Amino acid sequence: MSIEFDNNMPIYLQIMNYIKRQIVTGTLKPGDKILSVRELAAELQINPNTIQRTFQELEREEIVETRRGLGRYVTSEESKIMEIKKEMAGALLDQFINGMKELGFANQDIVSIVAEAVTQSPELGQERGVNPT
Amino acid sequence: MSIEFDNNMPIYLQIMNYIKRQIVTGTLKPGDKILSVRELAAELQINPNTIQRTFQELEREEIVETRRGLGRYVTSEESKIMEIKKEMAGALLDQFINGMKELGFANQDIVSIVAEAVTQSPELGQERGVNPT
DNA sequence: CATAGTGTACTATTTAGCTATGACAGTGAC
DNA sequence: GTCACTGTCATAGCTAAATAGTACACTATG
Repeated sequence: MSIEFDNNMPIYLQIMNYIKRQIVTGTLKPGDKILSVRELAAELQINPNTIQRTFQELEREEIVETRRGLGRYVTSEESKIMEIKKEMAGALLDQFINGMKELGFANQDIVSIVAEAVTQSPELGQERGVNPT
Repeated sequence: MSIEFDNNMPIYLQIMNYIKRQIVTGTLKPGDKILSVRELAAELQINPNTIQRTFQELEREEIVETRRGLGRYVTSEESKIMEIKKEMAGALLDQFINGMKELGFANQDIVSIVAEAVTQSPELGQERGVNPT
């Protein structure tokens, strides 16, 4: 329902990722109506202008569609959604791998660390059937 | 010699990580003298005030020590350096694992993806003998 | 038609980050 | 002492991000 904001990154970008995550995981489905600018602003306690900027960026990336006077909707193109998911996962992966290498970790170290971290953490909000590639 | 700056994150934080990485990987060794405010400002094409802020933060984290009139030096406490390394690696790991789970990936997926990514990438600037835990 | 909800636009203000510039103080070498 | 380096401080200005508030245009409903 709310977001923990990181002060070192623009809010509108963090909300963008928040929405993208909802779309990618199926919380928001293709064609679904999105909360209005004013609704989301109220829910997240953020100024409507900031939400408006968030949505403009999402529309520029063709993730949402705007119907003036009606509202905004998640794109119906599932291929676009999969593309976004791959982008986001790829960005996370690159950041992690490159970061670990910059810290001096060897390839095998990295795999081991991930494997260990994963065995110690429970399968959280696993939604069977929504898991993609 | 230079940094690719991310516009969505304060420069002084990025330079902090840049210095920390050099210390953690041994490029800068315990007790080493660090580039002066003006030197680093010139090298990175950044205003000296911004570098000054970077160093103040690093000193606050007890990673560097200042001797007025002389310059700044990497802390001699190797335990502190190891601590920083663990912090940075842990932050990277958390961000990655949590991010992937938020995207809907299962634990085993995450491990597989990392394993595959790592096999496809060469062992870059591996510095044998500097690899810690 | 009027209404309520939608997206959109505009101006003004505040704040953090960064820059530009100058000045002062401590240290070691000459 | 002088010089050249160091860290430090202070002032001013610019920009992007975010806020606050108002207003306008479009759409469906009744």
